[in-house]
Amino acid sequence: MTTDCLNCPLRPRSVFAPMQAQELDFMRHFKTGELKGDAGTTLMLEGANSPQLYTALTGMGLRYKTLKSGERQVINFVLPSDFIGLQAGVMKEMQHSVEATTPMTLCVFDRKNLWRLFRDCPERAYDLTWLAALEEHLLGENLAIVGHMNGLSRIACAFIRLHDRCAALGLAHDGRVPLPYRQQDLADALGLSLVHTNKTLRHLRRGGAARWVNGRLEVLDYDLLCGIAGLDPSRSPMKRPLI
Amino acid sequence: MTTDCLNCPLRPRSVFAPMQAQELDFMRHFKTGELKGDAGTTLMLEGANSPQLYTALTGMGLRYKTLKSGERQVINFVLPSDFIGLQAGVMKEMQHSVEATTPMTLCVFDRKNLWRLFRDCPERAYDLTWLAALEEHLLGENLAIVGHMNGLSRIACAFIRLHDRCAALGLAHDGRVPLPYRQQDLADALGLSLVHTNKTLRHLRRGGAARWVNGRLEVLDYDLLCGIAGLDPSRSPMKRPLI
DNA sequence: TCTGTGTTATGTCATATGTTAATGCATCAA
DNA sequence: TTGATGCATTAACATATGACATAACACAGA
Repeated sequence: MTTDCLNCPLRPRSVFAPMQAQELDFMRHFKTGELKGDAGTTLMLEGANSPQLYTALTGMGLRYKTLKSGERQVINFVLPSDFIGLQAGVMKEMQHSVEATTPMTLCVFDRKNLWRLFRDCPERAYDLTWLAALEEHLLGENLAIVGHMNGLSRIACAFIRLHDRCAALGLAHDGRVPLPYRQQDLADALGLSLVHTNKTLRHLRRGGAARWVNGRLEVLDYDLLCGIAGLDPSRSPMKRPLI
Repeated sequence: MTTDCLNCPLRPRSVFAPMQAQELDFMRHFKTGELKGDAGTTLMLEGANSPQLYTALTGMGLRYKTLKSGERQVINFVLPSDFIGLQAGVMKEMQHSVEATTPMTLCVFDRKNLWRLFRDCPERAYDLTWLAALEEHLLGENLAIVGHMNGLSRIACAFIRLHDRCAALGLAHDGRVPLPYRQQDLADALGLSLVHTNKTLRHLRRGGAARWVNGRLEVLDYDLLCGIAGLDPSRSPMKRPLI
């Protein structure tokens, strides 16, 4: 029923740093099970201290903070291979919530084994820190995007980055990738209003750069979109560990 | 000449998790020296792979990214106790630059000893991951601030958080803390134009909330400022490790 | 003393974006 | 069928913020 780490559908992909058979064996024991969550399920709650940590195996979700004003800041989109709950693992509690937007399958790890991992398997501890540093990097990019770009560029940027993440996972076909979110989610991620997001999406559509309908994003002109986003079309994704 | 970890001026402060004598001894060996940098020195360069990692001991600086457009996104302000160069440590290269804005003293660690730290001292490896998670948390907050608040609230928020960080380090006296940055730095951190930042500072000054002159911030009415910032005046700082 | 440079300060005007409201269009359940 | 709900779409209007221009001030160097 549950996926064996030896047959992990993600690990063979070239974005992930390879693992020795012996290391894989350790992961098999670290993984305590698998969890399936419906769309809409809250996987982690801000302020809570989840006893379990996850790696997304299939499906998509999003991380978000709820602000005093009741508004919502989407921190990032959660895709397969993303590690969920590191903050709950090392600090007392989560600083953001995580929610599934499609049905999701998650590899489950026990929080109480985390310390054992640091003690017995420094390679994996190193990988965890790597992932934390990677997350910090991505958030820094998000900050720069929200802080310094206009609405059009922000959306173009988000589209390119989501497309590339999906492509690295083998989810892209002819520039089409699944994007099962609402316009409100994108707006909350980029610090735009829903209405302005909608108008800007129309702009991108009419300009022939990208169209996003029915939960599916079509990148019609990658180079054009990169131009709008201020990104280099030829930059390559960074190899990273998979826990 | 160089500060012995046993006499670290920062560690006794209550924000930092205490360390056993034996652990301190390990830190003494991990620290390879001390570095003094003038104001304006670039400590880490985006894209570079620094052979050394630092912990800020005295002085202040800032982390920033340089964007394609030539603009600058200030990621965070660097204060004593901040760890510098984690990304260079675990990933190939830094994703942002770090610059001193005052003369700074830094504790120096060798990057090539980082792996030994993970292997021989899992407690410290754990702490490093903690710091990475903390940084991720702070960046998430920054993102929410820049994404969802107006100029006035952003600046109030930044002031409160800087004040509280300084207070935890014992640098605050009667609501006055050192803030040796330019208005342009704050503007670049909050995604505002220099002109608008300046006008908003005047607004805060005239409103009796805070004044920032000559590199010194005076919080005149903490509760008022918290109100503008949408922060709870009674929240307490999180205890954290010091590397 | 003068001149240049960097920073803070202020006013005027333009505009990107937010706010509010209304409509259409699916889907779902009674 | 009907009504309710959630989401995308569009228009009309309001405003926070940016862009530009200019001045004042401090400081360093010749």
